[in-house]
Amino acid sequence: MRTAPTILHLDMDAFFASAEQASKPSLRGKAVVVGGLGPRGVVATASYEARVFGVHSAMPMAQARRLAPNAAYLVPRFSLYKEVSEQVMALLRALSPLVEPLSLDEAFVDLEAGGAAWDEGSARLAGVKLRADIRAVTGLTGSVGLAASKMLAKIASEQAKPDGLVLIEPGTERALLGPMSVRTLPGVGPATGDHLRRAGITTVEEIAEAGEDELVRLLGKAHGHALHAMALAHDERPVVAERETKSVSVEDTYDVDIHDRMRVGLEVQRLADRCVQRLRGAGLSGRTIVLKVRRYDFSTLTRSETLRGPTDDPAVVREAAARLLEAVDTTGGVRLLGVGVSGLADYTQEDLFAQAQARATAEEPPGQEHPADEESRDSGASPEAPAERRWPAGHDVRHAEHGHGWVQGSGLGRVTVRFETPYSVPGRVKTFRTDDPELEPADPLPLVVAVDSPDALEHPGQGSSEPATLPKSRSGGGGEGAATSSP
DNA sequence: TCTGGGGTCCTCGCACTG
DNA sequence: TCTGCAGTGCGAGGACCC
Repeated sequence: MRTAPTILHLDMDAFFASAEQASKPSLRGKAVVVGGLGPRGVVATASYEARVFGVHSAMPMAQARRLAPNAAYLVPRFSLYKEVSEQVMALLRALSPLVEPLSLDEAFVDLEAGGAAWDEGSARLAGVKLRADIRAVTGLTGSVGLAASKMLAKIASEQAKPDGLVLIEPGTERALLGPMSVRTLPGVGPATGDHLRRAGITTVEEIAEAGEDELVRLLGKAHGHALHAMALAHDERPVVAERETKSVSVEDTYDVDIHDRMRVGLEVQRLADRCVQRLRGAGLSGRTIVLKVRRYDFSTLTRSETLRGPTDDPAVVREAAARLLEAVDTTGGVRLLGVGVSGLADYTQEDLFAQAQARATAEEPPGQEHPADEESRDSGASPEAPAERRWPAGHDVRHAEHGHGWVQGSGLGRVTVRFETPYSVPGRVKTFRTDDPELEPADPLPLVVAVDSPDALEHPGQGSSEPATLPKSRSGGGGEGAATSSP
C-alpha cells in the first residue's frame, strides 16, 4: 500500500461555464448556465454565481430558469471544451505517463510513476505548479487533491473547490473520513444512500463499524465488500492510463413524445446509423445490439440481441434494432430512443449470413433507404440546406462588418449577437435577421492568446479589441460593464 | 414544471450444456 | 433414461458517475 500522497486528482472548476465566461467577457462574474435549452433539457454546468441561486448540474432547465431567471443560458460547445481539455491533459502528461482521464475536466495522475513526486513536499510542489500552469495556459482554474489513493485524492479535490489545493496527510485518513456522509464514498448514490440510512447507517464511520458481513448482506457481495474497504480508507485501485471502450451508444430525447409507430421505427433506424458511424469512427465492431426505449411515463426498458459475430454493418445493426423494436409496446408514446452496441471487438468478423439476410429483407430502392441524411441537420449548418439557419445560444459567429461575436439569443426571425472576443472588453449587442448574408457561424477563439502567435488577435470584435487585457490579469471577472447578461 | 447523454459495473433469472 | 448440479452465456434492469 502506498504511503506518500502522490496520487493527484484534478477537477476543473465549473468547467463548461468557466470556459464560456473566459470566452465571453460580458459574462464574467455573472450567473451562467450551460445545458440543453429544449423543453426537456437539463443543466450540465452552472457557474458559481448561478449556484448561489440553487442551480446545479442535472437539474431540469425549466427549474433552473425559475431559480435564476436573469442568468445567461447557453448550449454546450464541446469543440471548445475538448480543445481546452487537451491542453490540460498535456500538462498532466508532462508530470507522469500514468494519467487517467475521467471526463473532459477531470483526471487522476500517478505522480510517483512519473518521478514528479515521491513524498508530501514534492507532491504539494507539483500540485501548486500544475495549478499555475493550467491558469497560464488555459486562463481557467482547477482544484487539486493529493492523497495516497484515488478515492482520497478525489475527496481532497472536492474539498479544495473552488480554485484550491488540499493534501490529505497519510495517517489522518480514517479520522477525516469518519464523520463524513456515506454519500461521500464513490458508488454511493441516492438509492444506496437511502438503503443505508434505513439500516441506520449515515456516516462513513458507521459503515466501518457495521462490518463487512453486514454490508454484504445489505448491498450484495461486490458493492458491500468494496464499500467496507473504502470506509476503512483502503483503496488500492491503480491509476490506469488506457481504458478499453466496452460499448458505444447514441440516444435522443424528443421535445414531444412520439406516438406514431412508423416515426418511432424511422428514428430507431436513424439512431442505428449514427451508432454505427461512431462505432466505425473508433475502429470497432460489436456483437450485442441494444435498443433503449423510455416511455411517456419515464419508465425505461432495454431489449438486446447478440449476433454470432461482431459487426459494424449499418444494415445489420438497423435490422437487429428493428427486430427488437417489434417486441416493444410503444402505445402511450415514447420520449427517448437509443441504440447501442456492446461486446466490442477491434476487428469485424463478418457475419455473412446475417448480412446477406439483412440486405435481402431491406431491398429498398436506392436513394430513399436511409433516413440518415438527417445527420447533417443534427451536426449543424449544412451547405446544401440554406432554408433554415440555426443560431444556438452561445455559439460563435462572425459578421462581415462587425467582426467576431456570439449568439445571445434568437427567435422570430431575429438573432441577437454580442460582439466581443476573449481578449476584448465586454462588447455591444446588435440584432440581425436570421438570414442576414453577412452573418455566419464561426469557430471558437482560443481562451488565451499564445505569446508567440499574435495572429490569433486578428479576429477581435468590432474594433474594440484590447489585446492587453489577457485572461491572466482578469481573474475575479470584471463584467461590471453595463452589459446585460440576460439573453 | 419535472427528470440529458454516454458510459460502466453489478445482480438476478433463465436456458443450455456436460 | 432420468435427475441433480455447476458453469456459462444471455437478457433485462438498477445504480452510479461525469
